[in-house]
Parts: sequence; C-alpha cells; structure tokens
Amino acid sequence: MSAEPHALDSESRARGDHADHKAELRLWLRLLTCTTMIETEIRRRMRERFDITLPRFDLMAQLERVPDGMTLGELSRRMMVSNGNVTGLVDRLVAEGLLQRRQSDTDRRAHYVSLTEAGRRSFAAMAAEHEDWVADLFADLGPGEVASLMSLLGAAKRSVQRSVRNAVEP
Amino acid sequence: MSAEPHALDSESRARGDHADHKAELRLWLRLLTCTTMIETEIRRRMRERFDITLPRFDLMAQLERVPDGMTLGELSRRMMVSNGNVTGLVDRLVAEGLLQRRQSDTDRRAHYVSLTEAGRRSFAAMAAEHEDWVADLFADLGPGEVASLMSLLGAAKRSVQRSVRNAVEP
DNA sequence: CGATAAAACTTTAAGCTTAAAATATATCGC
DNA sequence: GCGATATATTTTAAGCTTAAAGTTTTATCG
Repeated sequence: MSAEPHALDSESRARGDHADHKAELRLWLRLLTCTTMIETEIRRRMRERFDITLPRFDLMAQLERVPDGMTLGELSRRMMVSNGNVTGLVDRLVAEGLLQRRQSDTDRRAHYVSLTEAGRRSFAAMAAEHEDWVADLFADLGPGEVASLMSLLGAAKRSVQRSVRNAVEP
Repeated sequence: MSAEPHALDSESRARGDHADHKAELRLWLRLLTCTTMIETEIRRRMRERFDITLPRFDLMAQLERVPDGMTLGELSRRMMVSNGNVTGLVDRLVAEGLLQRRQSDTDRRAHYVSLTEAGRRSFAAMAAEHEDWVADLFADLGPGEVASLMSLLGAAKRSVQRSVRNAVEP
C-alpha cells in the first residue's frame, strides 16, 4: 500500500550501513527523560496525597464524562495497555467501590465499566489537584512554547504512527 | 530558600480555585502518548528481533563506553529507577552472561557492574538497529523540527526539575 | 574513640505489565 | 443453519517496578 518513503537513502544503502542518526536518538532519550520525570513526580504526589496509584487514576480519567461507561476493550485501546492489564485494574477498582461493571445486553462477551458515584466524587477531587500539578510542572514554559510543543509533538506522533503502521502491516 | 515564583497567581488565589490549565494538561497527555507509542514499538521490536526486554537493553546502554563499569547506585540514578529494580535486572543479566559484577576495593558496600565481552558484542548489534528504528520513527520530522523539539523539551525538562525541587525540598 | 548518621545495596510485599494461551460469544459466507 | 473466523475477555507465567524495611559498611563529629 505505502511507497515506503522512509527507507535508507541511497548513500546509506550504497555504504551498506546506517547514516548518523544521533540527533533522533538524543531526541528520543530526552523525550523519555521528560516523561519519566513527570510520571515519577505525579505518581509520588498521587500516593502521598490520595493514596492511589497512577494506573488507577488514569483508568478513572478515561471513564470521566462517559456516564454510560465503556467496554474493557475500549479502555484497553485508549489507555494503550494490554487487555489483561485492564482486567486486573478494573477488578481492584471495583473492589474499592470506585467502579461498577455490568454485562452488555446485546453482546454477552462484552462488559461495560463506569464510575460509581463514589468514584466520580473521588476522581473530581483528584483531577483538580492533578491539573494544578501538571500546570506547575510546565510553569516555566510560556504559552507560545506550550503551543509549539503541542504542534511538534503532534507531528512526531503522526510520524511514529506511520512508522509503526509500516512495520506491522507489510 | 526559593521565592516560589510559580504559586497560584493572585486572581486564582482570590477565587480560591484554579485557573484553566487545560493546555498544559493536554501537553502532558500528548507527551505521554508519544512516549508510550515509541516505547511499545521499540519493546516489540527488541523482543521480536533480539528476544530481550527493554529494561535490560537500557541497562546495557548505560554501561556502554564505560569499560570500568559503574556502581548499582549510579545505574539506578541514571536510569531513574529504584535501587531494588537495578539489583534484579543486574542479577538476570549476570545470569545471562552479559554482565559481570565485582565488589569495590575501596568500599565494601559498593559493587561495580560492567559488560562482559559477550555483552559488548550483543549490545553493539542491538544498538545499531535500535538507532535505525528510532530514526525511522521520527523520519517525518525535518532537521529543524528535531532541533526545535530538543530545545523545547530541554526547557520543559528544566521546568519540571524546578517544580520537583520546589515540591520535595521545602 | 565511640555514638550516630549516612550511604550502598538487598530483600520483601504488593501491584503493574506484558505476551500468549484459553474461553466464550458473535459474525460471516455459503 | 453451519463451519470458519473474528472479537471480548480472562487466565497464566514471567518479568518489571516501586516503597519500605533491613543489613552491612563508611563517614561524621563531639
């Protein structure tokens, strides 16, 4: 389907080795460092302030503003984690009384999951602080820098999606 | 010590609530999405092509170009993971013959870890392909975009470091 | 010197995460 | 309707990860 426009250039192919891609490698490492630092800090605050883990908070965030809930498979896709992972997280959140699950009426394989009233209240309190934490983490960036980062990361995301698509499909 | 220049502005404080920080929140979510997508794809390729996990590869990468090796604590700091995590990873890599550990001569608490000859060979082969994978993931970005991202992520990193410092120390 | 604190590492318990296999149900093509 | 195939979820085994507590050794300082 695709013309594979991103194979090695002719010079590299002629040499039979790879071009110098240090810039991209450094970019990936910096991206990873930023994400890890932020994730570590948010995890620490979530535990300290609310005694909850980050994956549980993330799962609840997906269910916010979806009163009817969604299936485990949809949760899995949106959170970009495996099916089995979601099964375990949901089990624990149901046991805590923050989530409820019910079988679909039209598809007996599917289970819908949604926040309980307690879950909604709990999430609202956490989300408000969470948003402030994130704002403070980025507080040294001006609005223009935030917008530029959004735009460039959007381009990066599309590039990654293209690369993944080319790697899996053919 | 610090003047805390990034507390809530006076308007927000007067309202007793938080300003609208949706832009920063969306930035964080996009950053996380990009990192997760890349990490998932590299993990998949590492397993498929070399039958190795990403944490093991990352640990070996830290030891590359440090022939004398480094201590477990230094590894832990550089990889930004817990001490106990490093202990386990090192144990498994030593069992595979890719790493060697020896007690420090001057500090009997410390253990130095370095790549074995087999580890060096194995890592060299993996690193070459890994670099190509990363280059392809970012291939749709021009050199200017890569440079801009590096710069903006550098600013973001400094902002996060400042925020974390302010949150932990006081 | 000797107590006390700090540092390097390991251990433990719990939870997270994945890949792969298994189960159950639904859909498709004939 | 039936067989093949696909989908939704769970289960399993292994490994990753963390926080907290524990062990040993080193540094500090009165």
